[in-house]
Amino acid sequence: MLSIGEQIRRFRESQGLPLRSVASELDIDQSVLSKIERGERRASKKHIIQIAKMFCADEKELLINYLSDRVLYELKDESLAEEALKVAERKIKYMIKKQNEK
Amino acid sequence: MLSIGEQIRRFRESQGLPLRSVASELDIDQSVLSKIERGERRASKKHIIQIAKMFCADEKELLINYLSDRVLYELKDESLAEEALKVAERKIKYMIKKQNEK
DNA sequence: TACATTTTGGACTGTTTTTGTCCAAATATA
DNA sequence: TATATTTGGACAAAAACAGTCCAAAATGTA
Repeated sequence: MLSIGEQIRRFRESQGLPLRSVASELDIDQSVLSKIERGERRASKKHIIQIAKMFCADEKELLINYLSDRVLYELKDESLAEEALKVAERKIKYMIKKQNEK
Repeated sequence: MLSIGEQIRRFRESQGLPLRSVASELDIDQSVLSKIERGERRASKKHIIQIAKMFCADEKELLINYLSDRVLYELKDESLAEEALKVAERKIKYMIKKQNEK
């Protein structure tokens, strides 16, 4: 159960790469990547896709991890977060169902 | 399965109130409330709490509806939205569990 | 220890998003 | 028709975001 940042850090360290080199491939400053890895800043979708390529990781899985972190960030101070997620799931299933019926 | 905006509109119309009067209580322009009701703009948490009071509605239920809409907005263009929500739920349950263990 | 490398923190900047005002056009109602 | 209400869009201020840059702190190594 890793955050997207932790996952990125594991990828990078498993190859023994410094922030500098990965950040340069992503075309951002190393300090920003450092912050992304520690959850202090958010990655962009484009970055996630590039990272998946760089480390031959499952892009879809990474994107899901990334998106779920964004959702949790949205709910971070909310005591009703869990209930809100359940309702969001019901709503999205309903939307998709309605979509398919057309 | 109403969006928070639709729910607000129902409350308002059930009392036969014009946008103007509700908006004024919320201290926003009527055009903004019109947009909130149609999902073109987001309400703030403070507004939701005020609305619950104004219409004697269940504040918690309203907040859950409001938060779930925010989450869906975050995921609106994402094909992996449903999967991301599932993972977000797993993560939050895990976080809450860890919290309780301390 | 000393030196080099890597990582982190913070000040700063430009851009985008959000949140609101204001007013006129469109719509609905008496 | 006149009056109310609702909607759309231009605009502006404020907040959030995404990045640069550089120095301090931490880590690794001779």
